[in-house]
Amino acid sequence: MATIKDVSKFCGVSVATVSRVINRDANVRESTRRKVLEAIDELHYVPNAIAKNLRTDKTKRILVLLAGISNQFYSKVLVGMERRAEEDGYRTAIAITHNNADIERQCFENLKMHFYDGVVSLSSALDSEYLNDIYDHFPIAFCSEYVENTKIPYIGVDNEKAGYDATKFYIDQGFTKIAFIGTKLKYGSAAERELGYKKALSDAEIPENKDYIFYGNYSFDAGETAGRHFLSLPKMPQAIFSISDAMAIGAMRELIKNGIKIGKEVHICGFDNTKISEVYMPSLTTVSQPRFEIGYTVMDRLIRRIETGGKMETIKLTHKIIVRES
Amino acid sequence: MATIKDVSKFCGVSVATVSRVINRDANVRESTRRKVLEAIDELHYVPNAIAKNLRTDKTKRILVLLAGISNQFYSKVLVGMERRAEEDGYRTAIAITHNNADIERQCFENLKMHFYDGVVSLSSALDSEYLNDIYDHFPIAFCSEYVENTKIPYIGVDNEKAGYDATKFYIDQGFTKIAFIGTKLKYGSAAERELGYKKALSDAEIPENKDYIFYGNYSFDAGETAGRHFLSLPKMPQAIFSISDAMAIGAMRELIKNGIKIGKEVHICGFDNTKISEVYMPSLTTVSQPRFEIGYTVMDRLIRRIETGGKMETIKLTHKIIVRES
DNA sequence: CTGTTAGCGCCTTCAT
DNA sequence: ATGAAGGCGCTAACAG
Repeated sequence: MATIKDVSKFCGVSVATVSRVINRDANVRESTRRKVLEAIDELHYVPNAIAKNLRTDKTKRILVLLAGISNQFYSKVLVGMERRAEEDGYRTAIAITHNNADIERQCFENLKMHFYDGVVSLSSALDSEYLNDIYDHFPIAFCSEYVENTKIPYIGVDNEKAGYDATKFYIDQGFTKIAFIGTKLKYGSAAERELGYKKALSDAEIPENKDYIFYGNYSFDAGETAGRHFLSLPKMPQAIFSISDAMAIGAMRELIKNGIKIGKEVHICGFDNTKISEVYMPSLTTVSQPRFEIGYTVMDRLIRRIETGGKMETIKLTHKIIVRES
Repeated sequence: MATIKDVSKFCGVSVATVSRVINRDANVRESTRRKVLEAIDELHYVPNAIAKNLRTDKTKRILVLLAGISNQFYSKVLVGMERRAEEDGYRTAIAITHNNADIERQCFENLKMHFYDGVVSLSSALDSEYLNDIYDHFPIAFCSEYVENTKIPYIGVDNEKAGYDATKFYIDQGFTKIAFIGTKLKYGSAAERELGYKKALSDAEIPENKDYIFYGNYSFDAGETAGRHFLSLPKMPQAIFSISDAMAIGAMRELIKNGIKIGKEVHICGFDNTKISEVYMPSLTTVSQPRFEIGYTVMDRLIRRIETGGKMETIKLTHKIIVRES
């Protein structure tokens, strides 16, 4: 591997000069600049970024934490992040955490070790104490998921309001038997959506019915189980609000199998507006988040903090309900 | 930020000793080891990985290139890669290339700049000359997709055989009107699957029919267009083999909408065994690749090359057809 | 068992 | 416009 020294020797200038042409410093005579460029080409020289990072203590890299890659939802959020990152010459890398605390911690340790300039997390298996400590010293932000009791800013939708709106959507159609599919987590986006669901019911003076609440793990399979549960009830719900498209579709499939007419006998609303919600038959009504904007915004705030140390704050963007066949 | 020097001063030992305890060198007295550990804790010291990398010229990081995140197929391949990487203390990071040559090139430049020890690409927008040049000097491998005229090893299934088998599967059922949905690319996995399709037909002495071949871009929407195309034909195909589940499902949806009975009047086979192929109604027959094994194997070979400079070779793993309702 | 020292490759004053 | 030299934080001989 050729180094800056090799280049400098090759064309008889100092390493400082080579460094100048690499970094586009104006103070280089055109003729020597050309000479250096030729040498670089000749020797196939590529600057060693690690060395540069060490010297400048900057990597221009942001690590994005994703629980898993199979969640369709992330794709456009990422595009938003990349677009913003690019504007200031940053590059993003993604780490898959599988929602595993150890892996997440390793990623944050990578940040501490100066491997990245900042991290955006869409995954949250870590405790608030650990995270708060990091936040004091490093640029980090949460996106569309967050951890309770944390001062770390979060960019996403107002999940409680989204849950409220989805439920209200069915209440306004005159339904009173409205079911909910969520998770048993006590905090986070799922819990907030549940809060919204309950608030909408209570605002409409509809009593909560334990039988109409089912907890799963976001997956299609959990949705199927939910579907079976609702089928077993003496009175089926008229409408179901699920905090994920996958669970909504799982439930829907189970109901269809049992002869229930979706969109007539039972209405279903999912969450995230994933591709499958659009192409499934019947297509799924769902809550849509402004994915690109979420990604762009979180990256914008993060980069600002990196570059100018600016303060960050939680921002809640607006969702909307996409009404489809279900 | 505390450095190794701070720690060494703090507890009155040399930086070498601190380095030893960090790197678990046995030659440290237990008492001093403990003293150093305490100092590290006290000072919140985290070793600067960049400095270490510069010194050792190793990062223990592998970059994985993905065209996009929304392809369900990648998920398990990644798990396989991670499992193998972990065995030797490597970590993976993912870059989304959007099949954009510029972005891909940047990723390989990152490799040249010593940001990573190696790269595995599942995306292939670059020309063979550029790639061959890199391959001579750096550890890189292709996985489930590849570039023509390249000496870079590839780990995946035998796509031609897979195409052959899927087609033969329908021929064996007595069908002669078998359609194909592919891409217009002249090389790569899609082209090989097409080759297999054609070979199976010719082996069975079934003449090719241009009307039964449709080219799309892997997407659900392209599948819908394909479906419309087949519907417009005087004689509908009896079976359809698509090189992606998404296109298969798009076509299927269009046919169902027009009253065609899938699995009776028309049979459809996709590719990749994605989750949606399993949960769609009707469920989709598809070609399944050994995803975990593909990921594990490619990472295994890559790490071997990194660590011992061993030679790498193309490996073709075996697929299978998952028969479902369609 | 521990300390000293010489770089890894680069950028950045400070001279000239 | 260019060069010399110091140092970023760490590891790895080499001494002792």
